[in-house]
Amino acid sequence: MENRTVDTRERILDAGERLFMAHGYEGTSMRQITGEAGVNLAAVNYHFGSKESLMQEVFRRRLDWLNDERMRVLDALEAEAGGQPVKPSAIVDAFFGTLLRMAGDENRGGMTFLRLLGRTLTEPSEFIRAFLAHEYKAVMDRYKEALFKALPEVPKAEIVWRFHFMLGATSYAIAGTDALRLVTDWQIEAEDSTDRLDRLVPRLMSFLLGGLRAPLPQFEGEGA
Amino acid sequence: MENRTVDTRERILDAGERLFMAHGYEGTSMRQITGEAGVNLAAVNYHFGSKESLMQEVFRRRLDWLNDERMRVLDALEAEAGGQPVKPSAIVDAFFGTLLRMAGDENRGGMTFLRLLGRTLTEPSEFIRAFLAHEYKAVMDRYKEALFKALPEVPKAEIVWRFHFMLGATSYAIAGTDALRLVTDWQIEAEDSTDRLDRLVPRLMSFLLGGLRAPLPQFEGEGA
DNA sequence: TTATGATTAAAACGAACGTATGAATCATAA
DNA sequence: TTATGATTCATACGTTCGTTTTAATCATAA
Repeated sequence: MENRTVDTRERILDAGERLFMAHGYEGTSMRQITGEAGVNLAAVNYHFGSKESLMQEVFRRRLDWLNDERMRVLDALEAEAGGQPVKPSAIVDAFFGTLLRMAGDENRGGMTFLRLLGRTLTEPSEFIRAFLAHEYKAVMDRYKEALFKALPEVPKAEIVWRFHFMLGATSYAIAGTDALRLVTDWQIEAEDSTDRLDRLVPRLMSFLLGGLRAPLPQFEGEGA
Repeated sequence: MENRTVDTRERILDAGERLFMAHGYEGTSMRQITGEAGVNLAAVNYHFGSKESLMQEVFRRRLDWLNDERMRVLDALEAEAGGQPVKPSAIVDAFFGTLLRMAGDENRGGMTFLRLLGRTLTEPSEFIRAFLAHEYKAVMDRYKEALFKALPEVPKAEIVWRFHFMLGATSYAIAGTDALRLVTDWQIEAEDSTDRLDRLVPRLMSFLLGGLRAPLPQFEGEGA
């Protein structure tokens, strides 16, 4: 009794994850999903209720772990620091590094989920946006607070903006891995997929930290 | 004879631009577009041939100017430098600043087109991706070359990656202007839309330059 | 005024969509 | 073995999709 349903559910989730990543939510049909999963068309509505609920479950399956892990790592960092602020580089690594290292774990969705997440952050159907906002709120607040403490001399508004920019650079770096292959003649290096990921983490981390610690902007009409 | 068709065409393009931005390509129907434009349903196919062609025309109307302007500004910078490399900050401003300043010009699409562009870069239906890659190729190549010359000590692969990251931060900063309003309690500053744009440019520029000039990453197993 | 070509309008097309239904099939426990 | 509840299956429902068609309406030139 268990084997059949678990298999069907997971096959649907896997197919949905891959197809939503490749073609977006609106661009993916139930018939594509059930076809790729090798299950009956009615199985999605039977197991998940609706297409929207399936999409939410695709995310929840991965985000629950990711959010817990991010909390756990930050907890450990703060415990280790014992009241002192945590280094910005450690915070950035806890947030973005944890995400990127997820891509190396095929059991947690690997690159497929990461690219789905990246693209979804800028493709906000109303219900997806609301769902992601709810799922992310607690973690975002914790990390923002940590950055405020780590960079007390930087205005909070500036930190929020730069967190915003870091999210963008990261999501694009992932979601666009194939998109930009067309824009740039990607012949500079011949890296296989896992090698590219191994090198992406330090590359992106350098970039993010450089941006986070950049000199503050001068607004028009303000002095130094 | 001219007035009717030009009006209809532009009304359709304006409605398409706004709706594609708000709901994506697949999420927008011809009936929504013609309804908002106040024209007959058949008008899109009459004037543009198909929904895909309309989407392409929505982009071409804005990108032609943007690409020309980016080329023009870089030409001027290189002429001014007279054979010497152009400063990285000037190149970044020519590429990203030109884009962002477009958002202040309502005649060139303003924030609406900018957000559409930002979101489309990570929402690549096959035909859109191919189209954008074609439209952008020449400009991207010119700017990459300029950055190679401006930063001769940085490996080309690293520059390409960082250009990639900068694109992501920028597109997300624009496309996500409303998306993230739900994630963060955006009460830190009360800025109206134009004020936010005025401050976004220097903010983003500082971040991008900080990232572009960050220390090079250390890969595992490599020395300093 | 009338002829002509461009544009708009109303209506319909077949295809694909998400979802619902009821019967068939399965695994399990009495 | 049989009864039961869970799951799968084939099929159809009503809608909406992008597109096409044909006729009406418009602006212009002869």
